Amino acid sequence: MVELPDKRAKFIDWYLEVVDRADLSDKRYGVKGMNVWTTYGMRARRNLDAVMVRAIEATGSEAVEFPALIPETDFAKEKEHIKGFDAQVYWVTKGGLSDLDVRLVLRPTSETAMYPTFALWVRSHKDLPLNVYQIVNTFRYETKTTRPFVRVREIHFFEEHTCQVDEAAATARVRSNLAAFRAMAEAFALPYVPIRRPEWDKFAGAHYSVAFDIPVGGARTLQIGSVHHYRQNFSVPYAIRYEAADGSQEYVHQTTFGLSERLLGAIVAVHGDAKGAVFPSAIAPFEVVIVPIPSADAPGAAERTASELADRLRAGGRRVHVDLSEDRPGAKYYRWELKGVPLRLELGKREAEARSASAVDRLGRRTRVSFDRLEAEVAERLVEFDRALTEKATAEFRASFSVARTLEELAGSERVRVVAWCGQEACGHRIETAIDGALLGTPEEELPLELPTIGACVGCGTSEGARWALAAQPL
RNA sequence: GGGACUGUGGGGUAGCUUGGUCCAUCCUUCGGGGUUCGGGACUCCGAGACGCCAGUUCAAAUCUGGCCAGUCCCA
Repeated sequence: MVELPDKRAKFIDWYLEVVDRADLSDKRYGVKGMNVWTTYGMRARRNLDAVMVRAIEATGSEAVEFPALIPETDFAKEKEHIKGFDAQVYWVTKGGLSDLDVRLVLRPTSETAMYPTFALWVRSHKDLPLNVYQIVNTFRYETKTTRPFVRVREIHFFEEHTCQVDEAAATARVRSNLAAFRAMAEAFALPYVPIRRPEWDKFAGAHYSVAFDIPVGGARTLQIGSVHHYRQNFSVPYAIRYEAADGSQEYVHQTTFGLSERLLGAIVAVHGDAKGAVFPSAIAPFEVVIVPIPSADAPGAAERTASELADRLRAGGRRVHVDLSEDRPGAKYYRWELKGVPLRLELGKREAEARSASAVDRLGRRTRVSFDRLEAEVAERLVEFDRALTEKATAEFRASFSVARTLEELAGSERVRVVAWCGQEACGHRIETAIDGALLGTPEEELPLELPTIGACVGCGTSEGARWALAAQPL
C-alpha cells in the first residue's frame, strides 16, 4: 500500500485519499457534488444523526418532515432570503411532459417549505414554543469544487426551526441550541468556537447568525454548523401570528439551527493522521474490531473465541466487527487503522492462554483486557480513548490561533488570526483583504486562549469599542 | 461570467511530441488455485480501459473539429 499524502503539506489530497480509502463515500456518481453513501459511511452517518437527535430532543424539540419541493410562490416571500439562495437552487419546471404552472424549488433549506404551515399551526400563545427539527436532504447548486462531506450539492441536513413568543424567548432558544451543540461536540471530540458572524456574512434573512468554526490547518477554518435568530423577519411575510393572552395579535420570533454531514468531514479532518481516519467512539462505524490470529496447532480456535467475545460485547450494545477475512493480521491492523476504529482486540494463542486480549487503541496505546471483565474493560478503554482524543484535539486547537497586531501581520498567515476589531464594516473588509479570507466575526463565548490585553482596531487604529475577532480562510 | 489545463481497466499510471512497434505498459484492485499467517506474504492462472460523436488516413489512444465531464486560476 502506498503512503497517504502528508496531512500538513497537502491537506486536501490527504483528506480526499482518506475518505476514499477508508471507504466512507463513493464519489463516482454521475452528478457533481452528489456522492454515494457507502455501507461504512452510512454507519458513521447514523451514529452522527443519533448524537444530534439525542441532544436536540433533550431540549424539547420534536421530529417532523416537510416535502422536498417548494412552490415558487412560497419560496419568494422573504426578499433577503431569496437574494441569498437564488443563485444556488435547483428548479423543477416540468411534470411529465407539461410545464408546471407554478415552478417548484428543490429545497436548499426549509424555511420557505415550513413557514406557510407554521402559520396554520400557530394560533395561540399556548401553541408556543414550537420547536421542531428534521433530518433530510437539501440541494444547493454549488459551483465551486465539491468535496465529499464538506462541500456537496445534496446535503444531508439537520435543521431545527422554532417559533417563540418574543425576542427574549428566541434569544433563549439560541442559547439552548448553543448548549445542545456543546453536548454534541463533546461526542465528536471536536473543539470549536461559536462566532457571531458580521452583518455582511449572516444567514440570508437572519437578524444575526452564530456559526461554529474549527481550524483545519494553517489559516483555514471549516464552518460546521450555525444557529440563527430571525426575529420576525420571516414570521411577518409568512404571517406566523398568534393571539396573546391579552387578545392582541403578535408575530412570532423565530430561530433555526443547522448541521450537516460536514461534521463527518470535520471529524476526519481534525482527528485523522498519517495512518488514516480516527473516529471518536460515539461516531465510529465500529467501536471495536477483533482480529483473530490463527495458529497451526489449534485451527479455528482464535476465530471461535473472537466470535464469542464479539457476541458478548454486542449484547451490551457495542458495535463490533470481527475480521475473518483471509488477510494476514498485519494487513488487518493497517486496514482498521485506516478506517478509524477506536479499539482493536488481538486474539491469538497467547491471549487464549492468558485469558485476556491484547488491546490497541487508535492512538497506538497497547493494553490488555481480561476475558472475564471484557465488557467493563472495553468500556474503560473507549472512555479513555475518547478522553485522550479530545485532549489531543484540544491541544492542536489551541495551537491553531495567533494574535495579529497589524494588517501586515495577516498576510500569508499560517494560523487562524485573532485581531482587535472595532466592529466597522470598512475595517472588517480591510482585515479580509489583508488575510485574503474572511472575518469570521466575534466569539460568542470566551476564547479558550490566553490573550493579551486588547489593543486598537487593526483596521483603523481606534481603541474605542475594539473587540477580539477571528480572521481566517474558510475552506 | 473570462481563461488555462486534463479525460486510458474499480483506483493510479506508461504510451501521444514524430499515426503503424499497442488485440495498449506497470502498480494496485478484483475472481480462482497452491504455499502461508503475532504489523501491509509469496506464487501461478484469469478478468478488466483509450469520455462521446464526426472527420483526415491504407492505418488513430496518438492528428483535426464539435460535444460532454472534470480540475485549477481570475471576476
